[in-house]
Amino acid sequence: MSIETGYRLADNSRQLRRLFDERVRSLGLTGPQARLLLSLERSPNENQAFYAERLEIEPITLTRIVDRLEDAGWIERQADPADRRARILHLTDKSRGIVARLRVSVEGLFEDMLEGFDAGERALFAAMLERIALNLAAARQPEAING
Amino acid sequence: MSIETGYRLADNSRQLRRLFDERVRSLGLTGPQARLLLSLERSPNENQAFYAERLEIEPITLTRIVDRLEDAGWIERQADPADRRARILHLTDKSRGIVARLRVSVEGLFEDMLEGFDAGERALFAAMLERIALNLAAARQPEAING
DNA sequence: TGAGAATAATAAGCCCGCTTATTATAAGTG
DNA sequence: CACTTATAATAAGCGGGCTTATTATTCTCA
Repeated sequence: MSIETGYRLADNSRQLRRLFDERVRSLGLTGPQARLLLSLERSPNENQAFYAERLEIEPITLTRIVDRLEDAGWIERQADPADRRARILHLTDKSRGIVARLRVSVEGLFEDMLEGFDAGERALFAAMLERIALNLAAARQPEAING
Repeated sequence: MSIETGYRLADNSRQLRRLFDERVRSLGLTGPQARLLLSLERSPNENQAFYAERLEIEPITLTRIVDRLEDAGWIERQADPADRRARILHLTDKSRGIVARLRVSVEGLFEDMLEGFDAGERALFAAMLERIALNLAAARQPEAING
C-alpha cells in the first residue's frame, strides 16, 4: 500500500518539475535557472552560499548555474565589500521584467495542480505533506541497507 | 496558499529521492540504476524501449544507464530473436541477490515516509495524489507563458 | 512487392546534480 | 600575534536528464 503511494508521490513531483521546466523554457531559461531568479527576487543582495542553501543544492552546482546566467546577462556577480571571498548576486535590467512573469507562471502551475481542491482539502493535504516532511527528516538518520 | 503546498510537494519528493539514493549507494548503485534493476525484477525479459517507457525516461538516457550496469556486470543485453533492432535485458547472477535487498529497502523507505498515518489517512492521501496526478496530466496541454 | 513511415538503439552535446579537492579569506583561540 | 579551523567560491570529473540527429530494421499499405 505505501509502495504505490510512494511511487505516486515521486511520480507527481516529476511531472510537476517537467511542467515547470517546459513553461520556463519558452523564456529561454532552464528550470534551475528560473528557480534561482525567483529566489533572487524574493531575497535580494545575498551571496552565492545563501542561494545554494535556499535552493538546497551544493555551492559548486550553484556556481555553474550562475556562470551561465551571468554569461547570458540575466544576473551579475558583485564583490562583497565586507568579505572578499564572497560574491553578491543581482538581477539585471534584462531579467527584472521576466521574473514577474516567472512568478505568475509558477503560481498558475501550483494552482492547476490543486484544481478542484476546496480550502479544507488544501489545508488537509498541506498538513499531510508537513507530516511526511518530518518523517523524511527523521529517516535521514543513518539507516543503511544492511547485508 | 497553493504556492507553499507546491513547494512543499517538490521538496518532499527531493528528500525522498535523496534518501533512496543514499540507501542504495551502499550497494554500489546509483538511484536510477537501482530503479532499473527493480523494474527488471518486476517485469523481466523486455527490450530497452519497454524499460525507458516504464521509468519515464528517454531511450537514450536508458542506454547510458544500461551501458554502465552492463560494464559493472549487473545486467546483460541479449539479442531479440524476433527483432534484430532490439536488445532484451537480463539480470545476472551477481544482481539477482541484490535486487531482493533493494526491494526491501524501498519498501522500508516508503513505510518510513508514512509513519504515523493510519489506514484511513493513507487512503485519503493516496486519493489526493491521484487527483493531483490527473490535474497535472491535464495541465500538460500547451499552456506556455505568454509574453 | 516496393516505397515510405515508424520504431529500436545509439551518438553528440548540453545542463544540472553530486563527491572530492584546492585556493583565498575570515574567524576563533592560545 | 600566530596557529588552527571554518567558510566562500571554484575546478575536475562523473552520472543522469534532455534535445536533436543517425543508422538499422520492421511495419504499413498502395
